[in-house]
Amino acid sequence: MAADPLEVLNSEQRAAATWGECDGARRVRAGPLLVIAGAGTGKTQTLAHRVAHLVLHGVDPARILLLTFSRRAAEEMTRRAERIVAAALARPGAAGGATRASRLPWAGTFHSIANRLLRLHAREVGLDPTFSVIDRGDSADLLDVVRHGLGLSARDKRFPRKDTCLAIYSHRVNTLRPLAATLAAQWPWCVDFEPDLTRLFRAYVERKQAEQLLDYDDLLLYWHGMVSDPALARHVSGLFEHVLVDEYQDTNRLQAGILKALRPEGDGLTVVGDDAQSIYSFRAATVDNILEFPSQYEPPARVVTLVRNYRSTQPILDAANALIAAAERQHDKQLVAHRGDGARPRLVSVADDRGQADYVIDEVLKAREAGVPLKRQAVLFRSGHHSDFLEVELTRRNIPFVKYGGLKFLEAAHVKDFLAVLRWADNPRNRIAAFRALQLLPGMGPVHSDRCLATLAAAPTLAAGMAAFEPPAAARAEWPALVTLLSALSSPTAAWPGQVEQVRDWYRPHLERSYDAAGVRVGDLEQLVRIAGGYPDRQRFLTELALDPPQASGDLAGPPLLDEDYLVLSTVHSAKGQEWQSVYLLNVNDGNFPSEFAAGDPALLEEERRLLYVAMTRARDALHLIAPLRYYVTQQPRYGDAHVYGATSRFLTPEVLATLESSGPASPASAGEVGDRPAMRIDVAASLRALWD
DNA sequence: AGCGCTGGCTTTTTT
DNA sequence: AGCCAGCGCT
Repeated sequence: MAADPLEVLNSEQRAAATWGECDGARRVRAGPLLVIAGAGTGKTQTLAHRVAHLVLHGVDPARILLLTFSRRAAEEMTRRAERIVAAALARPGAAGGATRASRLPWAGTFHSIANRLLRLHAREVGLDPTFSVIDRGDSADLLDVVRHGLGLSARDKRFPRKDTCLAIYSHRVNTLRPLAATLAAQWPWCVDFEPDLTRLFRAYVERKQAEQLLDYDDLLLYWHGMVSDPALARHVSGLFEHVLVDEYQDTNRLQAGILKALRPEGDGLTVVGDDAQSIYSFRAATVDNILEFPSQYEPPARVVTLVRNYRSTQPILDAANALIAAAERQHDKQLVAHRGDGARPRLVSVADDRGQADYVIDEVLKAREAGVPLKRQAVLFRSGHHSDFLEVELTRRNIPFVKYGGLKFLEAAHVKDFLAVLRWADNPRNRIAAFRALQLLPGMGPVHSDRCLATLAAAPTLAAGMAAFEPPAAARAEWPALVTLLSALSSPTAAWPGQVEQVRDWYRPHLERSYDAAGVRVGDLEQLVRIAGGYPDRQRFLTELALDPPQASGDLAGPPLLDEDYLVLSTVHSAKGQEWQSVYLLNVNDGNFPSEFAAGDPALLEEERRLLYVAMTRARDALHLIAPLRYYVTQQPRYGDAHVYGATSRFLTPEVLATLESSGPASPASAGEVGDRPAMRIDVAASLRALWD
C-alpha cells in the first residue's frame, strides 16, 4: 500500500534526490551536485532517497560509493535506502521483475573504504595485503619509540609530547601543506623543532613501511597515491557509477583530492553538507571544500539548498539563525521550522560548577517527570572534562548516564596490552606490538625487549627467534608460556575467536600482578572476548577495532544497558548529526565558546561560532545555555585557586540575546534538599598549604 | 636493567 | 590530572 516514495519529500529534497537524467539503459546521468542541507532539514532522508532513486532507475547498488563520516551513519543510510526501495517495489503497479537488492556494499567512512580498496590492490601500491591498521594510540607509541631511537628525548628545551607530534604529522599530511607552514599556523611554540620533527617523521614513515603498518592518514595517503596512477585511477573510478559524500563540510584537502581523481569532471558526484556545521579543522578539514565546490566544475555544480527544518521549534531556530548570521563566509540560509512555535531558549546564569550541575539535574528530572525520558535529553559541552563535576553529582544521585567522546575503552593500558599480543601474532613484523607485549613479562623492560626484537629479526621464523632468545633471569619462568601462546596463535588452523580466550588465559595472571584492583580490568577482558566473537576472523577484528572504536564505555556494557534509560553526556563534536528533545549546553562563556585557544585566529574563531551553532541546533523543544560566572580551569594552577571568572560569550550579541530568555539561577543555592551539602565557603586546606609556599 | 617515585610542565575537539 | 624525564633503590 506504499505511496510513491518521493511523496514524503518537499520540493527541494525531491530536486536533490532526483537530480540527473535517466537514460533507460540502467544508468542515471548526472553532473556534480551540491546539497546544502541545514541542520535538521532531512539530510539523511534526502540522501537515502537519492540512493533509492538511483537503484530504482537501474543503477547497480554495488556500483554506488557512499562515503560517510562514521560507520553508524553508513549503516543508517543503507537501512533507510533499503526500506525505501522495498516499499517502492511493493507498490501495486511497480515495475515487475525489478526485485533489485539494495544492499550497498560500498558504504562506509573514507578510512574503511580505503582499507578495502587497498586490501584488493595492495600489491599494486607496494603493500602486503596483510598490512595492519594502527590506531591513534599505537601511532603515538610508535612515534615515541622512534623519537627515543633518534635521541630526541633529552634536550634543554622539552621536545613536544608524542600526541602533539602525531597531531602535527597528521595535520601536515592531511592539509598537503609544508611542515613549516603547519607549525607556524597551528603550533607556533614548536617552530624551533622543525628540523628535528622532519627527521622524526621521516623515521616514523620508514618504520611503518618496514613493518607494513598503516595509520589513519596512510589509509588516505595510499588511496590518494593509488588514484594518482592513471591506470589504477581508471580501474578504481570504473568500479563506481555514482559517488555520494555525506558531511562534505568536514572533509580535508586530501579527501577532496581523492574525489577529484575519482570524478575529475564531477559526473555522478553528489556531495552533501552544511558549511555552517564545519567543525573539524583541527583534523585538517577545510570549509573551503564545500564553499568552493560549485566553481570547481564547468559548468558549475548544481546547488540545492534545504532550509525547511523538521527538528526544532521556531524560537530555537531564531536563536541559531541570529548566531550564524554573523558568520563571515557562508552559503546564506535561514532555517524555517516546520513544527512551528515553542518555548524560547533559555540563557541561565549560575554561580559556578555546582550551580550548573544543580540546575541541569533539576531540569533533567523535571523534564523526566513531564514525560521526557532521560535518553531524549542531552548535556553538551566544549571539552571532555567540562562534565567532570556533573558526572560526580549524577553518580551521587543515582542518575544513569552515558558519556560520548570521553575516555575510551581502547585507551586503557590493559586493553592495549591485550590487543598488542594479538596484533603481534597477526603481523609478526609489527615491532611496536611485540615491544609492548614482551614487556608484560616480569623482568622484561625496554632494553631486553629491544634485544629480543633484534634476535627475532635475525631469525628465519618467529618460532625460531623466540627459541633462540635468552630471557633475563626474572623472565625465564614465564618465557615458555609466551612461546607456546605465540605458536598457537600463529598456526594457520588456530580457531577464532578461541585465540582470544587463549590470550586472555595467558594474560590474566600478568594483569593481576601489575594492577592493584584488577577486578574491573578482568571484566574488560571478558568484554573483549565477547566482542571478538562478533567478527569473522582476527584481521577483521583488529582492523575494525582500529577503524571504528566503540564510542563510549557504554557501547561495551552489553545489551542490558540498551533497555535502560540514561542521560546522554557528549562533547559537541560527538553530538554531530544527533538530536534530543532537551539540550543543556554547559559553560557558555568566553574561553569555552569560543575556546581561548581560538582567540588569535579569525578562521578558528569562525569555527567556534559554528560549534555553538551545531550545539544549539541539536535541540528539538528545549534549549538551555548555561553560563557560570565562575568556572574551574584544569591546567596550570600556579597557586591553589584553580578557577576563573568567565566573561559572557562574545557570540551572544544583542541580536542573539534578543532571541533568548535570560534568567539567574532557577532556584536559590542549596534549597535544603535531603543529602545536599552546602558549598564550601572557605578553603582551609588550601590556606594551610599556602603557609608553606 | 627494571621499577617506583618525584617534580616540572601542560594547549580542546576525533574518523 | 596526566605525561615525561630523571633519580635512586633493588
